[in-house]
Amino acid sequence: MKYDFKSIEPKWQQKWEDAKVFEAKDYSDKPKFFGMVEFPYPSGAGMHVGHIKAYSGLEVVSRKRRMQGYNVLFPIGFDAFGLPTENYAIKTNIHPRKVTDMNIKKFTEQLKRVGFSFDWSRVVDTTDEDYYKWTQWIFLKMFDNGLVFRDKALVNYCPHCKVVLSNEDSQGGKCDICHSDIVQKSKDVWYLRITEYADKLLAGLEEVDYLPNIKMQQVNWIGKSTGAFVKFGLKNLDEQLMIYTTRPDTLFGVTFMVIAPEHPILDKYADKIGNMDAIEAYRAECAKKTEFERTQLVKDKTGVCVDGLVGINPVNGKEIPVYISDYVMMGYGTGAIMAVPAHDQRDYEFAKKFGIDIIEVIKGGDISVEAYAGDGEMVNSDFLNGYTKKADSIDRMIEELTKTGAGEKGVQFKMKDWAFNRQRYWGEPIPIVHCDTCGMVGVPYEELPLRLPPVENFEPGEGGESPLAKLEDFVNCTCPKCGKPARRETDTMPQWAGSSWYYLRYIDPHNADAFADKEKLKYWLPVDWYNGGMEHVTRHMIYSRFWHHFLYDLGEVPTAEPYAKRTAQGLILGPDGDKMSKSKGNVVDPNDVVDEYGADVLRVYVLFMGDYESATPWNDSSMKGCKRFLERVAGLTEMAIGNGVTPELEVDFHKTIKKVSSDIESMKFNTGIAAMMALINKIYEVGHLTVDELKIFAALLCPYAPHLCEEIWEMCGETTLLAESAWPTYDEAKTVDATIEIAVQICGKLRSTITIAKDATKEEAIAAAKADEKIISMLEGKNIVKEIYVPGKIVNIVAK
RNA sequence: GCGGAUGUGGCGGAAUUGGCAGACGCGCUAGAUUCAGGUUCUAGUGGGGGCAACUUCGUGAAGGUUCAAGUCCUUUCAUCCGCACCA
Repeated sequence: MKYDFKSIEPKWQQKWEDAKVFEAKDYSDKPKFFGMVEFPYPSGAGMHVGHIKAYSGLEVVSRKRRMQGYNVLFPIGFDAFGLPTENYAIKTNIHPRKVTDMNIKKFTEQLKRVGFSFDWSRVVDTTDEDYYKWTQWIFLKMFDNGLVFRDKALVNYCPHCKVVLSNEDSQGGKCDICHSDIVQKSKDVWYLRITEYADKLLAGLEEVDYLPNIKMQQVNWIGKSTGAFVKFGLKNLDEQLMIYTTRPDTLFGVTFMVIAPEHPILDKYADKIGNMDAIEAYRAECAKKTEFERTQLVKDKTGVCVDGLVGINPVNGKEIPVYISDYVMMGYGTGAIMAVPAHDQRDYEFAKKFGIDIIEVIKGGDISVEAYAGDGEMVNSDFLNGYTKKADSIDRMIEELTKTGAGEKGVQFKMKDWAFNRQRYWGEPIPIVHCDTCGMVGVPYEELPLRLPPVENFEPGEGGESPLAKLEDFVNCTCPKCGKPARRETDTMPQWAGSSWYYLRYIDPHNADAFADKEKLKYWLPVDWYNGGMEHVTRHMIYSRFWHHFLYDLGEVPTAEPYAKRTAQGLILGPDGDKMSKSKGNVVDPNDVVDEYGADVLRVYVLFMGDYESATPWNDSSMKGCKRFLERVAGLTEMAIGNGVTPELEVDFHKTIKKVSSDIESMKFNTGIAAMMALINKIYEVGHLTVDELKIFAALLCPYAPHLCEEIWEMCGETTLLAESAWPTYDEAKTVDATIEIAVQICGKLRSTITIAKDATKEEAIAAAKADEKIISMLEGKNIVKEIYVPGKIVNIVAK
């Protein structure tokens, strides 16, 4: 058979669609498998080969699962709210709704051309009002449960996008969307109290199967630290300054304190502070710096001593100076620290610069050179003297602090509450009404969805105001509680909102009464296997786990964790080895590849090109090898005669079935394909195979190259769809040849190979080795010291 | 700075977890087919030495453990990715 993908591919795509083979059934006697890939943002640029690789992994797994008799839910949808669409709409004056619909259409066509086995009857679109109704519903539930609050805050503001960004979206002082510099701005910000779930999010990681580096990144992101809160008295003031420390046992080494420039105590006692001018000047200087600059000046410590605030060390009553410095952040701990220069490098540098005493309390380092953060015997520390174990000295100190009431054990997280609003049009409206009498009031549930009003101009206001704020009809409303005139919130939700729960909607996408039916949730949850990019394992996954834990606490979902297993694919780099980007002009369009080589070649290539989890450069000529492979597969149809087993191929088939099956489970797609290539080389060498064997080959390759394999299946006389047929099985006993070739070493060096029975005993193997001519001559005149036989692998004779 | 990972032919990458390094693919070389380009087929392809059977070196570098090391240990270099003054 000639490999004519242009006619084969549309033909089978149509047949699958007609037969609805990929539509998941709610409830079934079969075991369920819920496989999920990260749904795409439908950008105007269309799909990228990176999408194809990201989806092909679980595509293969899902197709294999169906053939193994699972009831498979393998859905797809679109995460369609967001800035690029809105910016495009502003530029072209086409409504974002239209832009989104166009882009979704384009993506859908592209995805269908590749032959992915998605259940197209369950597509979700986060911008659909029947979808975002439930995004708003969950938000309101959080609001009702005290997880939403509003605060004036210095926020990361992108002057280019005119939008407030979360810390997560402004890493390194750059806007995550347009990469311009972030500035600090005071704004009203909506927050979700994700920190309340920090412990649950951490504990939940114990029970899920995520790749170790994914777990680690999440642990790191949550950033739990244990230590103590300690209260320092302030001289001549009826006030205490609370600090957080992970090393309360170094309390005797404290020689100064540092508070963040924004610390409220400065304003509270402004009249008692002698050098308020200098402090204000320093504060102004800090405010000018962006978060990024602040963290860049790692070594150069600056600060001002607060004249009028003197701390009192609770363990020895010593008076200690208080400084302000921007190396202490208001956003972590209490915004104040006790400084132990002998054992903290930052404090050490500060003390050196300002000429402050350095008192050693842990032996082991040389504090004349640098701070010592290691373990050692406690000294100069009263009741702690002589302790050598960190854990013991910390426990002893906490015990003491608790007794005297000066402090207590405490926990801190790096994770901050989630800034949850954007001043943009193309997002879910936040369903809150501001009433002068009642304050913030949630929109009644029965009024959801709160629809995005149609507007002409999507441009944000100059002060970074939402475009919705310009709409009188939208803004002016009545308070749902008291009925008086009120104003609607005009900010919208961040893009992360819609993606935080989309897997739930796949379970019951058309439900008008609930985000999903409880029984269906019980049947399908959790997602058995979730694959996506490494770049989403912290933000998106932590947000979405947070929402899920919340819904679980509410009794709305039956599991605590949404995703049982999570893996991540590596990037596809441009042919030049750089990350693909439009500006570099090294982007490969999957449409071009499908046109020229066909979908099956594309699918095989993205999985064969390298280790699935690593980044690999695109290589056109390497793809030709995959094309050649599929042409050779098509050629098998002319070599297949009769039925049953070809003796020369029997072991190879069993071996290959085993290898391909297990490699799919461990996402080693490249070696699975390599095994099939090796098998086809062997078949061509033998020159023929049976129709039964051809059918096995087609079934094995089907998850990768389904169109071609269906065609072969049909040519073999089958009238059913291969996609619904059984996955091949193998017999372990037949995966090894009766005789095997093993290596013979002398003193660890390869000297010969021999052929022995696969179940040969040690004695037989060694006897065979010693009978080998080369070995005989090599051993002549030597004493054999040791003989080693590793069954099926090697004989090693140690001789002197 | 901290944490994690990676380092193997000209290239992408294999190596059943301590057992014949380089599977499979690309590329390259020679030959066949073809008017020619492309395709396809056959043989070869880690470096050095030899006509050859063979031999020797070889997994970023240097040591070590072992009958045996890409794999384990110690030191070191390089690259990539997270986090980053987190108290």
